[in-house]
Amino acid sequence: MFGNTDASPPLQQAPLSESALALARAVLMHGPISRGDLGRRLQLSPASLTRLSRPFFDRGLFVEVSDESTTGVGRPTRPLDVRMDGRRFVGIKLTADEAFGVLTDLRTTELGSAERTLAARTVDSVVADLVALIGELSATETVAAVGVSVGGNVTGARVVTRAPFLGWRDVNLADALEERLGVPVLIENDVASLAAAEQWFGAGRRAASFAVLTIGVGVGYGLVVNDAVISTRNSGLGLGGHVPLDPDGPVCEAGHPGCSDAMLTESAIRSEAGRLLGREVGYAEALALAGAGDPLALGVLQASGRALGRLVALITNLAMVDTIVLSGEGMGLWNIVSAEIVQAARAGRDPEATPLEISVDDGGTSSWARGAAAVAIQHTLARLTLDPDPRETGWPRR
Amino acid sequence: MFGNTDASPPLQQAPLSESALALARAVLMHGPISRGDLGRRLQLSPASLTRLSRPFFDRGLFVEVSDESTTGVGRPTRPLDVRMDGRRFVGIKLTADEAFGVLTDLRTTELGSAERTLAARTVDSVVADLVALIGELSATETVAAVGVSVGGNVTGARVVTRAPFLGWRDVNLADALEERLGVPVLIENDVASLAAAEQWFGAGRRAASFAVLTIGVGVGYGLVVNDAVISTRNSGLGLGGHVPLDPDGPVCEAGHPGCSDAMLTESAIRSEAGRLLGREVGYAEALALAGAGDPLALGVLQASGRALGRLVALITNLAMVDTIVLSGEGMGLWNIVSAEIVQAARAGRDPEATPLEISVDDGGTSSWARGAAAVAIQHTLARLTLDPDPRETGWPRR
DNA sequence: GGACTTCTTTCCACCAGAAAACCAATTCGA
DNA sequence: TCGAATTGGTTTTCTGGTGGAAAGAAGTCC
Repeated sequence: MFGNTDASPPLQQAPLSESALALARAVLMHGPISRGDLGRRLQLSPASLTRLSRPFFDRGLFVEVSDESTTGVGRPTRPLDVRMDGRRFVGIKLTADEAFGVLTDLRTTELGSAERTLAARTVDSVVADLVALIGELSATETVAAVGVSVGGNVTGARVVTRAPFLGWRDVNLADALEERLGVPVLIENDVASLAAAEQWFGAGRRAASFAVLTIGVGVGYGLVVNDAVISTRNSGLGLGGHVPLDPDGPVCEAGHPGCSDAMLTESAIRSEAGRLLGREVGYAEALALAGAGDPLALGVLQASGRALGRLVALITNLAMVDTIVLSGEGMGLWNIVSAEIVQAARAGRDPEATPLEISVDDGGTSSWARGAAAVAIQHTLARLTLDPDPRETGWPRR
Repeated sequence: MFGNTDASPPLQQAPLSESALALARAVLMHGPISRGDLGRRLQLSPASLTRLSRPFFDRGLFVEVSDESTTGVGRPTRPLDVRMDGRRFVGIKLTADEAFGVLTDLRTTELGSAERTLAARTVDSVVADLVALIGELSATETVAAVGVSVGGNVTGARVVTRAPFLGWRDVNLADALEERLGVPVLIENDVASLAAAEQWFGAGRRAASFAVLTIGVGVGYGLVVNDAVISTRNSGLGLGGHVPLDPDGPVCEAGHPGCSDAMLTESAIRSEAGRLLGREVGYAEALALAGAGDPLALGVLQASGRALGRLVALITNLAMVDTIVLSGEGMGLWNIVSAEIVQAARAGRDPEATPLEISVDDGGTSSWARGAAAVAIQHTLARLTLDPDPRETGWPRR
């Protein structure tokens, strides 16, 4: 009749209404929260809130917590919260050499972790490694969903269309893993995953728009605008890389002098510090030397910090955000040269601009894996059904 | 009771429902369009479409046009369109020295234009000039609303909080003009206005996310993401300015070597061409010389074009858009060095990225003023009421 | 203990949207 | 030339989500 001329499947499950989904999301994101606050936040009447939240209570997904803090007059609030027991997720960060996984609850709290060196980079081998890793993490728990984040291009949360680190093209990793695991699997770009995690459970909770910048092996960049993670077909291409930052800086392998890759990545800092010190230096060692006051190492990191600050200014100007989350394994930099970073970032912004909010997530590899778990959680929530049948678990049926 | 604890005004008029507004917007943006297409675009059933569009027909706001083009089998479509007669808008671009205004219809088609040199920059004097300009433009027509765009910071579409070109701070220009004109007046930042116009009536109609970059007296930057014009408190600060683009370029007045202001603005090109040619050169003259093959002038413009291309690449990477609209009085550059611009933009993007779509709006000052008109149109539409009273005009009452 | 305040639920009317049946206007084919 | 097929649009009827009013609940304050 209308728009259904192309044979559409017969609508498997009654999904959550839009408001019900927003309610679940708000309770999950904003911890114990009273119905009044929820109403203001979601623009819903108290009547609607009662109606919408009842099915969640019936299914045991929400609990009321007693609120000790409010001391004012009037009836005390009974804040809502999600029940954190029983539902577990696995998030995995897949890199060129290893897979790092965490077991989390509904809010990406890390309950356990494990890692595994990849035996090879073929799809079959990686799938086997991932299955083993997930088995190890979920030995004692039942896992509701698994998220895997990769540096590269992903479409439909299922297919790795391009992953240069692994040399993959158009690999349907989700199908391969689901077949072996019997649990929903979501694949997502690593920075997009991290952005999703920051948006729901991290620094992004307070800001509708923010950017995520990671440094480590490469420079990663993600963007959230108006509460939506921006996910384009270019997301996996390393858009934060090769941004010119320092005309006098070293040259990256692509020939750009002083670009973000040449100034910020671990290998760039290692090679620059090694060049000045006249010997091979590890990244952690370079940081330690600088922290101990070695002038050469410190100079390298300070130049790096200034470049990072300039990049932060560029991003906040051009993406029109005033909050930025810095993360990644290379963010140990922050502890040593935060002053240079902040100063360069300020210098690159208009003095009349709103104050810049820099949030540093020093979780390193763990943050990446938690990002993957966040993707799994978000997907699970979106697929949630609330049939009145009391025998059901309230979680998606497969 | 709910969210209304802060005394809110008693809700003056029943506004359009969200779907009705979306319908009006879609018909306005996408010209004559059949109900079927509208249903697909707005995700509405044909039944809803019939119900929603009836009041618009009753009020004479929509017309059905006979469609000659469709030749297929079945009943021919009767596309909907807005009636273009009778409703007129004025858009004004206010600069440091003059006000340029256009009279437009509902789709910002330019029906007339006028300009006026500002007698002085005091608020009273500028208001008087604007009133005279609007009077000149609307001599034979009744104007539904007036939009004014200024380079600077504007809040609430009414108050100019900061306009360095005019030396203004916290000037309620909307109130001042409405008092004199008796017609709704909207004030908006110039780039935001231009972005709004491109979104509804220009290159942005096809893209949900795009950037707007203008060069002229300064470098202007605006962003539309997911169909929303991004408007932060920093929008009026010239976020596209002072972006480092060429380490060997000339130095701007703020001391940045080769920044966007030093490479792209009219004064920058004039001074650089003047320096090389050894005499004063106007902007148009510099362009003409380059167009005629003068190697020195051409060199200046080519450097400028390469810088512009680099800026385009930076913007599309960091704002995650693949469409960009180039506009402003200085875009005559495009006709001479488009090759350099495109090449530099391509070089700054990942070779695997989606193809970049550059749209050049060479309307110059006229585009600015039409942007202001677009703001007035959008506001008028948002305030539209459709009371069943047949005596009403269907346009907002004041 | 009662007045007051605030949070939450119950009840009810309302409205937007959809399904299905129906009407309308054209092309195609015999 | 006239019906069948096809596509576009409308009317009717139904349903589910929504918010307002008022009642109920659970505290504090005097």
